[in-house]
Amino acid sequence: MDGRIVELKTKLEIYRAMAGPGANLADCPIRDVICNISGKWNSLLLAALAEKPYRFGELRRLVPDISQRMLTQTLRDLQRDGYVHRDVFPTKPPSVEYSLTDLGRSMFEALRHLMQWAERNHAAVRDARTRFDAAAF
Amino acid sequence: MDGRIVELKTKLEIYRAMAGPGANLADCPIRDVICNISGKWNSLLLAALAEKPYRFGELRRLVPDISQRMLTQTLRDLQRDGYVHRDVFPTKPPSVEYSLTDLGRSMFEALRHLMQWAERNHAAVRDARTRFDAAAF
DNA sequence: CAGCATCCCTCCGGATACTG
DNA sequence: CAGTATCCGGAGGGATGCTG
Repeated sequence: MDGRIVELKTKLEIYRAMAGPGANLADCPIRDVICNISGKWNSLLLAALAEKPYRFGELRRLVPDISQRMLTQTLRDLQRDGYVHRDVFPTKPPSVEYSLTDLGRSMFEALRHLMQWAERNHAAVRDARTRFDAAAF
Repeated sequence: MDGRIVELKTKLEIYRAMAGPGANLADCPIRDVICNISGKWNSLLLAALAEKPYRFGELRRLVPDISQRMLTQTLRDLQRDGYVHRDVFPTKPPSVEYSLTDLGRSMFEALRHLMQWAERNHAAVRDARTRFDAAAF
C-alpha cells in the first residue's frame, strides 16, 4: 500500500502555503509530533515540568487522578521523543527526577500558544458545541 | 515576570481547582480543546480548510487515504466545536462546502506555531526516538 | 455527490497486584 | 520510592454496502 507516499504528497501540497516553497518534508511531521503531545496527560505534565523539575512521586501528588501506569507511560513517551530528561540518583531509596530538555522547552514554547488560546476561548467552543447539539433536534 | 510562569501556574491552578472530590477532568479547558484538534486527521483537514474552502469530494481527493467515515466524522467534530462552517447548496446533485469560521481561523493561528515547530524539529524528535530505542538494547 | 449504517478490531487507559 | 505486569471495558477508527 502506497498510502504513505500519497499522504506525503498531499501533506506537501497542503502545507506549501504556510511552510514555504523550500519545505522539504521527509515525513508527515505534524501528526507524528502532535500525536505524541496530545495524549490525555501529556500537556498537563509538560506544563508541570516547564515550571520546574519534579520527581516521580511529586508528579503523582501534583496530578492525583493520573494512574501510576499512565504517569510512567506518558513520561517515557515524552522522554523518548526527547522532550524530557530522566535523572536517576542511586540513593537509597532511589529517586528519579524529570526535567524538560532544550528541545522540550522549545516545543512547549510553541504549545503554549495553543494552550493560551484554549483557556481564552474555551467558553466560545463550549457555546458552539451546545448550540450544535441543540440544533440537532 | 514574562508572563510565561504566570501562564503555567494558571494551568496548574486550573487543574488543582478542579482536582477536588467528584471533579470531572473533562472540564479542563486545555484538554477539552486540544483533544478535539489532535485526532488523526483533524490538523490535516484544518490545514486544508485554512488554505481555502473545499467541498466534500474535494477533501476526499485531497486526502486520499482518509476513509469516508472518518472524513464525515472529523468534519462534524470540527463543525460542532465551531471551527468549521458547513454550507449546503440544494443543487442537483447537492454540493456541500466546508470553510473555516472566524473562531477556526483564530484557533488555527495558534495551532500553526505548533505545526511549524513540528516541521522544523521533526528530525530532532526522530533522532531522539531512535537513540532512545537503541539505548533500550 | 454527500453522506448514513453496520461490522469488526485495535489500542488507549483505568484498576489492581507485585518488585528492587 | 519508583517503578512492572496483567486483565479488561470502551472509544477510535478502517472496510464495506446502501440512500436521497
